[in-house]
Amino acid sequence: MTTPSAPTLAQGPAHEVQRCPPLTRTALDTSQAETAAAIFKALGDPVRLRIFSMIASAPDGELCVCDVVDVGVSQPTISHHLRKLREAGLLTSRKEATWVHYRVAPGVLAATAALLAPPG
Amino acid sequence: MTTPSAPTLAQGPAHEVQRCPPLTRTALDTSQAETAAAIFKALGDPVRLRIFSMIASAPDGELCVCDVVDVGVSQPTISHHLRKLREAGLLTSRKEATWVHYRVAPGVLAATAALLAPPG
DNA sequence: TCGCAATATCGACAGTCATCGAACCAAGGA
DNA sequence: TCCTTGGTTCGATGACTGTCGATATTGCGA
Repeated sequence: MTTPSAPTLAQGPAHEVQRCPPLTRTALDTSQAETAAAIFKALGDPVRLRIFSMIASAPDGELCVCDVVDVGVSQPTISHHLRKLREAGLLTSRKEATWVHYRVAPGVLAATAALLAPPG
Repeated sequence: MTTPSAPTLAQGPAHEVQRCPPLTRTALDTSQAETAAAIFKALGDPVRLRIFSMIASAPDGELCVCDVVDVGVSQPTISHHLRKLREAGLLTSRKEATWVHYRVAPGVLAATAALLAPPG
């Protein structure tokens, strides 16, 4: 659990991506490329992306690990992927009794999308 | 060179990403996740992302390989990364005399951005 | 024809990563 | 105090990948 205390905040490179200029505007410097690439890398595995999309499309924006099923890998591997996504700042987690719920970290998707194709 | 004949078209998973529903709408199926992840994976390396941003932000939308410089890796490695980006359908190439010019494949960035954060 | 300059390819190597089963931890319930 | 269930961590392993130097290729000029 990376988010033990109240207000649950995203961590990792995802926060910093907000400060990156759009790819089409200026060439990224080394450190900007580093933080942005970390996010793309986290999304760059088919299984992980699938898990992420299950959470992102969950009706109440939240999904229990126990509902992440039929992705073709073992349960430890699912846990491994969830950790990677969390470490990249794309997900936050919340523990409730014996279950753990994951949700998409706020703002991350919009910021990343803006990196690729700036609105306007 | 993957684009020997006229009209230069993007190839690889990038074309298919247009058909993927937004991550926040429905969970991706296996093959959708596969094609989308291939694009994120291509952008998931810091050096490669930096090279890509240099091309994407080039004044006339096009950049000669000979202008890809100061990225901290050798020439063969740069060529390797350009190939990966081309194979992912993110770049197209054009040969002029001894020089090769790369540009961002049209529509790819917008489609990928829409995958993350659908407009509207 | 020769040499040079710009890129691409090849082969090798070191580091990273996805995956698994086994073991571990935490929280309820009997 | 045990057992069970949900999840994470550990250690190992095979596959993949970024990197390099060396080599090949292509086209231009002398």
